[in-house]
Amino acid sequence: MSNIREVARLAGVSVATVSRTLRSPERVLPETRERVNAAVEQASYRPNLMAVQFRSRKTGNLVILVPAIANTFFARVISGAQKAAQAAGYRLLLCDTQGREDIERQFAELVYAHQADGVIQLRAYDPFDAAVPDADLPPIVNACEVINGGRHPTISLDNVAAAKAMTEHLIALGHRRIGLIKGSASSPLTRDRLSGYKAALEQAGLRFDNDLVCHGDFTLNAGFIGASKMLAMTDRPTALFCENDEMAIGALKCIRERGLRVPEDISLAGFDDIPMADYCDPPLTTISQPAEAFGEKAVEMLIMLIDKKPIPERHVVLPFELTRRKSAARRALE
Amino acid sequence: MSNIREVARLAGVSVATVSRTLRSPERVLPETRERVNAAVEQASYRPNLMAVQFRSRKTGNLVILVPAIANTFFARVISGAQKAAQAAGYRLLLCDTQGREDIERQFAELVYAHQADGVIQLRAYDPFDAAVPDADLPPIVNACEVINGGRHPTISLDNVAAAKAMTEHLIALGHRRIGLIKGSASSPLTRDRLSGYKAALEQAGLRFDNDLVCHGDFTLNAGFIGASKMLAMTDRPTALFCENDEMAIGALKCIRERGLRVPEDISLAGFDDIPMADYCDPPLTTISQPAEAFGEKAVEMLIMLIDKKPIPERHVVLPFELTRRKSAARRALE
DNA sequence: GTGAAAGCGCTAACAA
DNA sequence: TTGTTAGCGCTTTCAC
Repeated sequence: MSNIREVARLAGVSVATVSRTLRSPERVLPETRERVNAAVEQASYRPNLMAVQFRSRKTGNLVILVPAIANTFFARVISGAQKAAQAAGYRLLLCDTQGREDIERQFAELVYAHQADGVIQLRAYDPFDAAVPDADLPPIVNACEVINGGRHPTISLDNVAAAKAMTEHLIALGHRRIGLIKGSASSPLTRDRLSGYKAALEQAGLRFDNDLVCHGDFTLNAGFIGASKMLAMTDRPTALFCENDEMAIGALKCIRERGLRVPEDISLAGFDDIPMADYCDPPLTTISQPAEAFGEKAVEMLIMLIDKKPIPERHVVLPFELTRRKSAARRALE
Repeated sequence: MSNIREVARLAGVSVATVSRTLRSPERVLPETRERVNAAVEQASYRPNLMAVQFRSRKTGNLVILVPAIANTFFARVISGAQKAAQAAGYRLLLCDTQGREDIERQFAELVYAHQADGVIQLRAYDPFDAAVPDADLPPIVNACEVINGGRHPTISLDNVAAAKAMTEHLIALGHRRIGLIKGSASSPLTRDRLSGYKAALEQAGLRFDNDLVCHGDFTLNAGFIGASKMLAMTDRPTALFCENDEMAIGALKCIRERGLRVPEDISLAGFDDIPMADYCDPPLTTISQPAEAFGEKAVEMLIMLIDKKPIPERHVVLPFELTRRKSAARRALE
C-alpha cells in the first residue's frame, strides 16, 4: 500500500502539495493538481484514514447506543440515522446495549478515546458522568426515549399528548373501562403515556382504576401476559391500549386464544405503527411515529454540535398521528 | 485531555514504560506499575485510540454490510455479531446498504483506508475488485446470503435442503399444488430454495408447474401481491410456500381478505422463524434459522482471518429446523 | 503556489 | 526491567 510520499515522488512535488491537492484542491495550480491526481491513480493511492483522523483530530464516527436492535422501531431509527450519517460523510458505530448502563457508558467513552466524534443515545440514561461540567461535555444527542429535564439536546415525541389522543379516541368509541399495558418500568416513556391516559380519563369524567394498568416490557410476550391478566378480571376492560405494537400483537394472540374477537368483544390499540401493524388481523389502530426522522434529526443535530454550530432548538418534538384501523371499534351495547 | 507524556512525567518514568504498563503490564515491575496507574488516575488519562490504532496498524473496527436493517432477521444477525465483536474487543461499523453495490463497495473500502480491519458481507456480492489476487484480499467473511462458488469464507444455511424439507412436509400433508412465492431475483438464496422445492416435487413424482412460482422481494407487500396472483388462478394451489416469514404474513392478509381460511382452505408456510411468526393467526409453519449464530460465527471467523490464524473450515453450514405450527395442515378432501 | 520541516500521541526496536 | 529514540502517514505552519 502506497503512501503520500510515494505519490509526491511520482508527481515530482512535495508531500504538502499532495495533501493540499486532496484536501483543498483550489489552493493548487490546475496543472500541478493534474499531475498529482495522475500519480494518485498510478500508485493506486488511498489516504490512510487512521493517519488523517489522528492528525486532524476528527474521526468521522458517530456512536449510536440502541437498547434493542431487534426491535423494528429502533431498526427504522437506525436506518434513518445511517442514511443521514452517510450523506454527511460520517459512519455509524453501532452498539446494542440491551439497556445496560455499563455497556452504554463503555461505548460512550469511545468519544474520550478519540474513536468517535459524538454519541446518540436512544434511551433515557446519561452515559456521561454527572460530574462533568456541561461546558466540556462531549457532543451527545438524546433521542426517542428522552431523559426528562436532562442536560442534552433531545428529539422526542409528545408521549403525553399521543397517549391522551389514543385514550380519547377509545373513549369516543364508547369505552369506559380501558386497560393499559405499560412498557418497561424504567422508561420515562411509560410515565408520560400513563399521564396522557389519565388526563384523557379525567377529562371525560372517568375514574382512574389502578387495576386496569399492568406492567410489561415492550415484548410480544409481555403483551400476551398482560392481556391474559386483563381478561381474567371479573369486570374486564372493553378496550386495551398497549404501549407498543409488539405488545398489542402479543395481546391479540392471547385474546384470540381465549375465544374472543377483536374488535367485537374487545378493542385493541398499539403504539409505534410498525409495518406489521397493518398486516395483523385485524389491522392495528395505533400511534404512528416518524421513526426514520428520529434517526435523521439526531444525526443532524449531533453534527451541528460537533461543528460547534448553534442549534436552532435544543428540544425538538416530532409529530405523531393517530392511525385508525380496524382493531378499535365502537363498544358493543350489553 | 492529558497524554502519555504527562502521565510519564507524573509517574517519573519514560513514556515507553507507561505504554508497556498499559499494553503488557506483566513486563513491568509491580511497583512501577502501581506508580503509573496512580499517575493515569491522577491525570484522568485515556489513551488516544486514534494514535494507538494509527501506530499499531489495527483499528478494532469491523464493517458489517447489511442489505436491510429493518428486516427482523438481519436485526437478529447484527445483534449476534455485535455481542461477539464486543466480547473480542472489536466494534461494529454498521452499514445499511439497501443492497446497492456502490454503497457496499464504498464501505468495504474502509478496509483499504485503514478504518476497519475486516468486512462482513451479508449479501451475495463481492465488494472487492475481482482483479485483486486472493492472496492480498482483505479479511472478509460472507454470511447468510452467500455467493455460490465465491472465494471468501462463508457461513450459510443449506437452503436447498431446507426448502426441500418444507416442500416435502407440505406434500406429506396431501398437497399436490404448492405455490412458491420467491424472494428477490438477484439473490442466490431463492435459486437454492427453488431447487429444493423442485427436488421435493420430483421425488414425489409431481410435475413442476412454472405458473405456481411467483417473484417477490421479501417484503410484506410482496407476499400480499404474490398471494393475490395465486388466488386468482382457476386451479389455485392448496398450499403456499413463501421464502420468508414477512411475505407469508403478507400473503396471510391477502388470503383472509379474500374470505379464505388458513389452513382449512389453504396451507401457508414461511422461512426464517421471526418472532412474529409465532404470534400471527394461525402461527406460521416455517424454517427456523439460527440468526444470531450467523452473526457470531461471522465475527469469529473474521477475527481469525484478521489474526491470520488458520480457519478450521472455510464454509460453515448452520443447521435449520422445520417448525410446525398451525398454518399448514392436511389438505381438505374435495 | 509550493516546499521544508515540525510534530500529532503513540509503539517498538534497541540500548543500557 | 527500563529508557532512548526513531518513526507511523499525515497536516499544517512558515518560509520562499
